Amino acid sequence: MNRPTLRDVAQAAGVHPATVSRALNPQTRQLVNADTAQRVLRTARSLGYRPNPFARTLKTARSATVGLVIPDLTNPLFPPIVRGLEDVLGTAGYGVWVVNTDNDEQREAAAIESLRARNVDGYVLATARLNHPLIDELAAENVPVLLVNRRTERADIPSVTPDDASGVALAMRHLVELGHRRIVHLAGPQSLSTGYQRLRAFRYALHDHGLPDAPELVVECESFTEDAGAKAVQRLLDDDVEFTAVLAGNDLLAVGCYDALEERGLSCPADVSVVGFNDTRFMDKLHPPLTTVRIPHYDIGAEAARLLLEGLNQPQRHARSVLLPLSLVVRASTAPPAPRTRAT
Amino acid sequence: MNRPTLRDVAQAAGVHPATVSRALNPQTRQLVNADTAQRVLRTARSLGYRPNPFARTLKTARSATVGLVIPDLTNPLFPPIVRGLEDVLGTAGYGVWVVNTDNDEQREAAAIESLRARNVDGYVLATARLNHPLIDELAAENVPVLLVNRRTERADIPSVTPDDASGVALAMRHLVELGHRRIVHLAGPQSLSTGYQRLRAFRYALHDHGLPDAPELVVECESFTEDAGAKAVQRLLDDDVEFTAVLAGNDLLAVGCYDALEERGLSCPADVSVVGFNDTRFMDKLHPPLTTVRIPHYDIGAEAARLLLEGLNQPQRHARSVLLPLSLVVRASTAPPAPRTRAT
DNA sequence: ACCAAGACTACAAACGATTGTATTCAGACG
DNA sequence: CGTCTGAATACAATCGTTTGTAGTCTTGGT
Repeated sequence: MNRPTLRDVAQAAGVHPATVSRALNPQTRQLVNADTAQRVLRTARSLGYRPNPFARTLKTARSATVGLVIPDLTNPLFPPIVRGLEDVLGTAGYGVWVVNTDNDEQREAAAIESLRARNVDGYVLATARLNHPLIDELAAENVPVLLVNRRTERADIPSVTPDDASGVALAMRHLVELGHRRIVHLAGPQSLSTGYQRLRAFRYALHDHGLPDAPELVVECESFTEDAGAKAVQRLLDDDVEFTAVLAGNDLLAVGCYDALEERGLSCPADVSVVGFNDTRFMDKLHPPLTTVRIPHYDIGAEAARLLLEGLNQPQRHARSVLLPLSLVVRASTAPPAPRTRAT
Repeated sequence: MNRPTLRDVAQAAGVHPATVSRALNPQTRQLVNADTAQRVLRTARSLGYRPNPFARTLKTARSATVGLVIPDLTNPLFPPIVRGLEDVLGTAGYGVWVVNTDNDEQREAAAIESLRARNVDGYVLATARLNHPLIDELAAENVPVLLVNRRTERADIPSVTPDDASGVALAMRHLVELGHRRIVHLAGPQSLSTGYQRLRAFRYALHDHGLPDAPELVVECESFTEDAGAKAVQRLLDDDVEFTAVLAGNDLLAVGCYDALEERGLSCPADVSVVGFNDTRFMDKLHPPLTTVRIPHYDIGAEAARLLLEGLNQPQRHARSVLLPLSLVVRASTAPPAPRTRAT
């Protein structure tokens, strides 16, 4: 009546459970007579046999399960990453536990602890903190660890990250070609790896184009939110900083920038060009549609899965990291600067 | 060296493993001497003991795990639902397996099969199909099943759904009070429960307000997408149907409507008022900001978790369903109709 | 001083798979 | 005809818990 077990199949097929186990496992099938194997396969199917993953894991000590740690699933960045990861890990027979940390140290510790309790075979860390003791702690457990969206100093930990630097370069080239010379960067929090990387890339780009690295052209926002973006631009305007273009650390900051501009009666792109980062959904429906750097989130997840699988299958393999190329989506928020700098 | 087991703790504490097991389980702790329990607790902690969930599940046949079936995590509807569910199930000690079906029958079957293989203790079904043999199949397995976002004829299956009917009523009342009499409904696919429910509610509202139920005022879109919404409105305009307001089946259709309106040189809300459904993120950044019906997605997930827990803890309990109230978020896409119907 | 009752704790059998080793058996060979 | 070999299968231990039952030891009542 209950779910059939290996012994049930064995009994029905008239063989020993061990034989059924080997017949059912493609790896060991050649150890059993071909006819017997066929018979076992058939009776297993006819009984509707499904192996009990818990018994198997108990015996083999591998759970066919990996843990994914993200700040917040509700952040539109992550769902595509999660899907990419699940899609490729799923076809490899792995399940994924997703835990949210809300960027809270306590919750993060609890989340990781829950993954440990569940005996995951590997970890994917997509939280934003730049450095973290947990990374070392996990790596010491001799379980594959993979970083997403950020890197660490430790070169032995593989990671998959968007190539923020070249994304910023793309955006800057676009603005410079349009004729902009005074470009503001709305930098994200410098404690977050994306915030940090993009600001650095911004400075490099300035240098590459022979533009001055004026300190007033960089505002560090305390968070990646619309509010922070709006406040930053308001401050810029209040301080009479001259600029004709804004490179926002991400789309949310760009949206905040839109708000501040509108509030001050400035028009985009006539007065100020704006470019975002991420190509979040609906950015093409903004007014004007936002020019932004697109990040292949799904591919990031998928690539992370592939790298993790490598680590799972051949633990001794040399750690490998990948950098994913980005592209610039030019829409209507960028245009040549007005002939004269706007009146202050 | 390896992760400590119950026997290790037992040995270290000088007691039998069974005693450790009972001491560690709050349910059975009173069976063991208080001092012994304390000692066991301490040595367990000092050894860093973590119970092996697989061994436990193998023995108890309960996996402390539930399966959540959704169409696509990438649809902004679902992340908050998932988080709501995970947050409350998580504190109750349950893990959640999330599987995506992409509204594909095959993938759905495979997804459910994978959940079965993992011995989940309960299912939450949030897929859109109106009726489904799987529902009966699962219910027959004597495992709690909970429906989210849709209901079925079977009254014995609990569900948590947004109160679409009253949401539609809210929106309609708003439009009617503004003075609109010819209101179009961009209906979603009638094979989806949300599409179906909202259209029905639309008709009721028409009746309640004494408005004629003119067939040309309802367009069924073949999917909940911007394209479909745009096409529907184009057709309406091509057919010279007169209307001053649009109630879209969801926000995406409303966005499509915006596109079509703009393309034809009509302005919202001056020429046509638009109201959406869901209050998807960034709907407040549209131009104009969209008036829409807000659905408490996170609460839906949380409530679903609570109901499922009830089913898990007391299987004989009578099935209970809940309907969550919605609210109307009035923004700038709705206004009184122009004095005269727009020229055709 | 003996016995019953209780309070603890130990024993041992599961749960359902995997896997190293032992067994069986048929055929080959000297 | 006995021995050996190798293929195929059976046996049995094991993974780490949980839990019914049996055992031990106090304690108190008579």
